[in-house]
Amino acid sequence: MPELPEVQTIINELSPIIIGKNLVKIEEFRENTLINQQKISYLGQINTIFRRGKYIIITTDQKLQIIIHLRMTGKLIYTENLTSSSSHMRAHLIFSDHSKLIFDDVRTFGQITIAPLNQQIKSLDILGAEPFSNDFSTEYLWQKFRKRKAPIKNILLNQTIIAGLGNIYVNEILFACQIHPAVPTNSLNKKQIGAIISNTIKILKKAIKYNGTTISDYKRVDNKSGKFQNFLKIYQKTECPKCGNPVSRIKQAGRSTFFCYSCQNNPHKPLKSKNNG
DNA sequence: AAGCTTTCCTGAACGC
DNA sequence: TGCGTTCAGGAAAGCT
Repeated sequence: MPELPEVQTIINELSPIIIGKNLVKIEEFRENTLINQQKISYLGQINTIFRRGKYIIITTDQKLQIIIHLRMTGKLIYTENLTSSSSHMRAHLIFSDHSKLIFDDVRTFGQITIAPLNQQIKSLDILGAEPFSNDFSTEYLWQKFRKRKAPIKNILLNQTIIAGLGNIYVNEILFACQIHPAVPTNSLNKKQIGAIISNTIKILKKAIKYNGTTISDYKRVDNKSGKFQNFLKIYQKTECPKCGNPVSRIKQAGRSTFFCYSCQNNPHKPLKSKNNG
C-alpha cells in the first residue's frame, strides 16, 4: 500500500522518464477511474511531476494537472510497448512516442483527477504538514495535538495533520519512539513530539533510500519490488526485536496496530520518568 | 470541533 | 474439494 516513501520512489523513477514527453490521451478501462475529465483533445507536454502527501501531481504545458492517488493497490507501470497489458488495468496514460504508463489497481480505490492547473483541489488543500518541510515542527504538532484526545495512532494517520503517513510507517514510528499507540494524543509531551518528528523523518528517509516497502501490492515503475520490508521492526512481526516479547496486535481506526507492550509505554500506567531505551 | 461509523473493492487466506 | 466468511486499508461522507 503506497505511502509517502512508495509514492516518492515512483516520482523519483518517473521524473527522468516522462518529463518532456507529450501526453496524448488517457484511456479509461473502468468507470470512475478518471474524475473531472473534460473533453480535452490534447493533454500537453509534461512539465513537472511531484508529490503532496500520497498524491502524485503531474503538470503539463496546457496548464493542466493530473492528480493520481494509488490508495491501496494502485501501481503505475511504465512500458515502451503500446500493446502491453496487465491483469487489473484501469487506465493508460499514452505518450506521443507510443510509450505509456499503465495504471493497474486491483481493489479499484485509486483515482486520477484531471483539472486546470489553477483549479483548487479540496483533497490537496486540506492536507497537513509535509514531513520533510519546515512546517513539520514541534510547535506545529504541539498546537495540533493539544486539541486531540483520540489515540496517537489515529492522529498520525490523519492526513490533515501530517500528510503522507499510512499504517505501516505509523506502526514503525511509534515503535521507534517507544510510544504506545493508544495513548491520548493530548497527553504527549514536547519531548515525545520531538521524538515523533525525528523518527518520522529518519524512517521515511531510510524507506525512500530502499525504494519503499513491498508487502503485497506495491510495485515500482519498472514492476520491481521495494526493499524496506526487510527493515521493518514491528509491522506484522510476532516478536519484539528489542526485548523478545511477543508483539501485541490490536485494531485502531479499522487498521491493524502492532506494538510491544513492554517497550511502548502503557497508557494505563503513568509514563516512566526515565527512558528505558 | 472532533471523532465516530460506514462505504467503496477484490483476492488471499482461513474454517468447517 | 468447495463454499462461505474474514481480512487487508485510504479517504470521504454522514452523523452525533
